[in-house]
Amino acid sequence: MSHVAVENAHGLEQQLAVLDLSAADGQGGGNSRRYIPPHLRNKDAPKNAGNAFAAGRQGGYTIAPAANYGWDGTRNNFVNGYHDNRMTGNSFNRGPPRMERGRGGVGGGYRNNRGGAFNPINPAQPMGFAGYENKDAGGWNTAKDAYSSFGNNRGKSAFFNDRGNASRGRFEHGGFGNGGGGGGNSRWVEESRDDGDWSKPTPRNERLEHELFSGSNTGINFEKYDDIPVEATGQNCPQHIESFQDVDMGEIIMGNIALSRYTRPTPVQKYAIPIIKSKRDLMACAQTGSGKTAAFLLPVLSQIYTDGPGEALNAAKASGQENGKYGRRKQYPISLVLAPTRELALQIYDEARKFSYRSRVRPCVVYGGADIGQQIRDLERGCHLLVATPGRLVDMMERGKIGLDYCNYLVLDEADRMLDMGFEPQIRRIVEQDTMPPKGIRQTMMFSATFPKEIQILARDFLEDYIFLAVGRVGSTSENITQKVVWVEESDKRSFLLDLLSATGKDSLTLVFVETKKGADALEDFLYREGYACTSIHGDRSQRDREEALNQFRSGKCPILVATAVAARGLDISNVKHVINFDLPSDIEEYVHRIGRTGRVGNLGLATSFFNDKNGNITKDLLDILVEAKQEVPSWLESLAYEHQHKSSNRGRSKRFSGGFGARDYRQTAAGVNAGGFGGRGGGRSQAGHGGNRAFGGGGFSNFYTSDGYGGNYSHSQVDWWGN
DNA sequence: AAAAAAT
Repeated sequence: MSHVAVENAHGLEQQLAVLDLSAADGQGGGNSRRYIPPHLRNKDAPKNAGNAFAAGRQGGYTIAPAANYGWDGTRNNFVNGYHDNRMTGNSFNRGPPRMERGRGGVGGGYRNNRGGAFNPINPAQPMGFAGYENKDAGGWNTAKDAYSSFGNNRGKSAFFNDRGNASRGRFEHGGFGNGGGGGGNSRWVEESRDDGDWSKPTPRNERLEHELFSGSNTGINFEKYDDIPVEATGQNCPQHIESFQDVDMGEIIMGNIALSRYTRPTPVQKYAIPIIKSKRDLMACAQTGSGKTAAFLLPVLSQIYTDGPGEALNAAKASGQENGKYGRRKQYPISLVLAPTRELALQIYDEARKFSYRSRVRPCVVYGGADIGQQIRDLERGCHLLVATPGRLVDMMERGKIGLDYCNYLVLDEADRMLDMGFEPQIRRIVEQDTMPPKGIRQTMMFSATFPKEIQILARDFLEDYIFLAVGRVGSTSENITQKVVWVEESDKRSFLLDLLSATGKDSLTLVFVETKKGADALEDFLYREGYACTSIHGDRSQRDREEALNQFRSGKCPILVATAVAARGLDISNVKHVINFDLPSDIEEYVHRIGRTGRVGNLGLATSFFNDKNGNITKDLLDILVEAKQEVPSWLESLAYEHQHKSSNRGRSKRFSGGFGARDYRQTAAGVNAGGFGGRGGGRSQAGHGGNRAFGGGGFSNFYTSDGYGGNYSHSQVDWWGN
């Protein structure tokens, strides 16, 4: 045991050397290392990747000074599609979220700050505001005309200027997390907003503009991005773009792209935008953090701006006639985005608000755990783009609040996750058993990190003549995350954690994963008593508290977040410097998702995992991951994996070696699906004839979308965290 | 036996 402790101390030094704790800007990145996709690593890894990454790990990360991140416009280093991490106003009217959990007042000001006053100007943002002084230079040149001609003619400027006002945020939007800052639109402009030219920008609103776009962006290594392989297959696949200017998305979108300071499309955007713009269905294998959200929001919104509300407007008018004004009853969104978790839905909604700024499109979000009455009232103010979790949407449909009759754009985000969570019946209910236009009429886009058989079937059922897009991983197990595994006994975990935390800079965000909800509460309490500004997120906390916790974490007010699996996937929190697996998961997929919370979009990150006897089940898979990502492998882990493999029977061996193929094995391709008799387009016209099988059939991507989609052949261990 | 999600 004492021997182990010494090793740990040494490991800690290494970790701290790796993590540049003195970085004051809180932004990772700044390196120029090339991302080498797994299938290329063996070939030129020594030359391009191995040395560079090894050197990086030993020598510590180089974090560029803030000036290099382009706030001054000198560098084009901004992430496209990256989530806006502003501190939203959600905390308003919520009260101190955790006081009821019986905590003492120890630990100083952090607790008192929780649930603090709403501030529409986002004071928590570390960045300056300089970029906005000159914002009309950023693509809105023509919009000025629109402002004077449209806004003033209608005499609505007072109302527009009122959008995003703090009191409105409170009374109309508080409570279900739409950012609290006005939701972009107010009921007073509702009757006019649907009329007129949807392709022309509505007047500016500086307050709202500030609220939407002042969130900190994050540095990105475009060199790394450029190496991310993308492969598009399908009939008549549109040419990909290299710049946002290559495709005409209209002045509203271009203006918002400029305000978001997106300079170059990410790989998934380069391909998805022209595909969606040319009205094709899409099945994209890509992970969050790849700029996926913007990849579908930009073209979909652009299309809505071009086409206008169409039938949906008349339907909304008709449905509201009894009230003497339209838009009051049933809403007919033009676009629907389904997401698996509430937080993810919110995140997408926040992006949608940005890209619908100065447009007539009103985005809404509905999800469980929040007051449905408030959500209904928000819907009634108009809803053209709806982001939803499936359960709550079905509820809304059954209450007659939402009609999908005119939903021309359907997006399923994180489709694999939604199926994992058992949402398939609700999804089919929404898509197939209601009034949504059939495939071929509507445009459907599916996104999924993996492409198992269930997703293939869903794609067959929901998509028409689709393009298949395979996007290589951005982060996950790749070399931009330094993975450390340290042996820590259960009884030593807390003190070891304190050691790690005490050496971590106050500005660095640290995400600590535990396996149980109880464990999350206990650990948060412990850290709190130790004086750390921390919060927690798990499924037993109220939705309000979950969002609050996430905001506290994002904003840096509570730079330590203790989380269960709820936070493992999809959540896009920039600047997470360190992910700590206080408890390792039993499932390697879960591990990959967790560590993927750091090292986002080309940034560098650190993941530390506490390993002990209880984690035998994950030994082999973990070892494989470390090796694949060219990480340092502790010798004890190696021998443990060896022992484990030679233990009795199947213990610790993955299903794939024990006959567990079946549903999870999807080396079967999009082409294979069609060729295998699922062909949505009839008979032999499979995508295989167009190279569809290249994505999987032994080509460069075979490694990306195997049974788990994380670039390896690992799969579930049979023994879980509880030793069953 | 965990977690997530409509109530």
